[in-house]
Amino acid sequence: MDSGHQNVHRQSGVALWRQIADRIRMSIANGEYDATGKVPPEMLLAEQFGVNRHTVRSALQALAQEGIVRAVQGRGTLIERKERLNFPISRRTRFSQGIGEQAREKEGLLLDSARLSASAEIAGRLAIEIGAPVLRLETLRKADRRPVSRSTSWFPAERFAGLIEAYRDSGSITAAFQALGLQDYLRVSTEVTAIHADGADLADLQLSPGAILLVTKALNADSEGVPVQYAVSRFPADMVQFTIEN
Amino acid sequence: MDSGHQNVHRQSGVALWRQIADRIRMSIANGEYDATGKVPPEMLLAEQFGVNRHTVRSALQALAQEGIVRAVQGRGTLIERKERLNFPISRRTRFSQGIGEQAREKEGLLLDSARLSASAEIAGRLAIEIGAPVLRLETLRKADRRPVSRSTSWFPAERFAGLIEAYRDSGSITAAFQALGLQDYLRVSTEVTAIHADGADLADLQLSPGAILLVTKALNADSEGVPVQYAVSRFPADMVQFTIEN
DNA sequence: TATAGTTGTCTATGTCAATAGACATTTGGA
DNA sequence: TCCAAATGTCTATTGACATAGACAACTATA
Repeated sequence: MDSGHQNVHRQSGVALWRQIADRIRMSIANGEYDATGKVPPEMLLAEQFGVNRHTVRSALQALAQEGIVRAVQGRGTLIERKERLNFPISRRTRFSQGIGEQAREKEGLLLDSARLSASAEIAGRLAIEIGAPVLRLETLRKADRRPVSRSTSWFPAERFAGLIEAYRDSGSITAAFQALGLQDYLRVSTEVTAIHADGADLADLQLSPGAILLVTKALNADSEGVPVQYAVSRFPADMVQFTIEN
Repeated sequence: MDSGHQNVHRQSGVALWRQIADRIRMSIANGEYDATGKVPPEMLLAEQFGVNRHTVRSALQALAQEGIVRAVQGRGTLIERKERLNFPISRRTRFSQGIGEQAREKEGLLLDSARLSASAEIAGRLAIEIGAPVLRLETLRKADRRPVSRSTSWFPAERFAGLIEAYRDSGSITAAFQALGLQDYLRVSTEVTAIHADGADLADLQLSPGAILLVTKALNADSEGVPVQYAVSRFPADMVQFTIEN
């Protein structure tokens, strides 16, 4: 650490204002500015990061765009929103339950659905024949009106014929399963990786491009161990964390 | 998807060459080019991503810098390295065991160590008094000579007095614990998040700036449930994935 | 041994990112 | 009411990013 500067990297292909925006967003999520409810003054941040004030302003404007801060002339830059949802991952992982008390309003939107033939990968995950019919659901989950995950799920089509309608009605996989007679299911495995957000996810999750997504690939099975759902979910990395309790 | 273009984002604060480098790196890791052992020609990539050939070249040069590809005039751009290590996270999670057969050589380096007083956070995690003495170890783990994680660990200092030497000798936390009489320990909880790499991590993990890190915060305890280690580890997101088996 | 296919190099141009400085405007408190 | 502190706006300059086109150099193979 030379002269107290925090680390930002030039010529890395990631603009300084974006690096700084990410750092400030993280600091807000970690509660570092809770004492004042404000981000430090632009001049101070510029000094801390070793950049020009205008560069800090670009970063703050990006955060304002996301609705995380609001700049008020004369007063400072106020923190509007500060949340990091925690998702426990366990044998009984369920999305809505996972959010629990962390949000008042929970919502599940069906963006798209299709009935198609299982690719080699999906067939392998669901332990069915390649080409067997599967249902694919594209869903968006929200907590307190803010999008927190974008999922693509596959289900064996024969077993869960009315699933699309059941999900649309309830906004919950668990409820949809129950409506189709599957009372209980268990998480078999969860893979976690991270990527840069792109494409439709950016728009759906209301992120600024370049944001980081946590990606989970999850397999759920019924109590006999027969796979019932394979899901790839993307979460904004600055809004969530996963907890694995053993 | 308009005209088959893959999604890259302009004016996002993340340079196009970096977005493309990340995508190609991921495609290599996913084995998409295994048939040829080569990345597609620059012209084709440029077309796919909807950018100029020079932009693709910048991306490939970054990957060459990382040792992932090697361009050969007249032949193409050959894939040099292609790996994604899988780390199972369970009650018995251990780093060296986790790598298992995925690498021949495993190595644990002690970068730095210190004896200091527990901050509020560390004291809370280890369930000790604030200000109580703790040992902090900065370690770097390698598999087949390539760095795969950078960890900062805290231990109760009184219980594990000779730990620093024991770790330096063995390069393994498990072995160091055993040398100090702790035969067994269990993973209590693991939190997973993701950030942009910065600072010392960049250098230690030999990444190009802007790369994504998966971050785990793990708590280990002895068989009585008394915390023995709290560790914050950073893994290059394009080289690893975590698997939670239930 | 041509030739198609591929990477390497060069020049040129426009846009975005970052710095620099000056000054206006608003707020809250002395 | 005045002043310090903070954000808002403007102009100007430099370097990195991205595009465009042309051509050189190398490789494999028909």
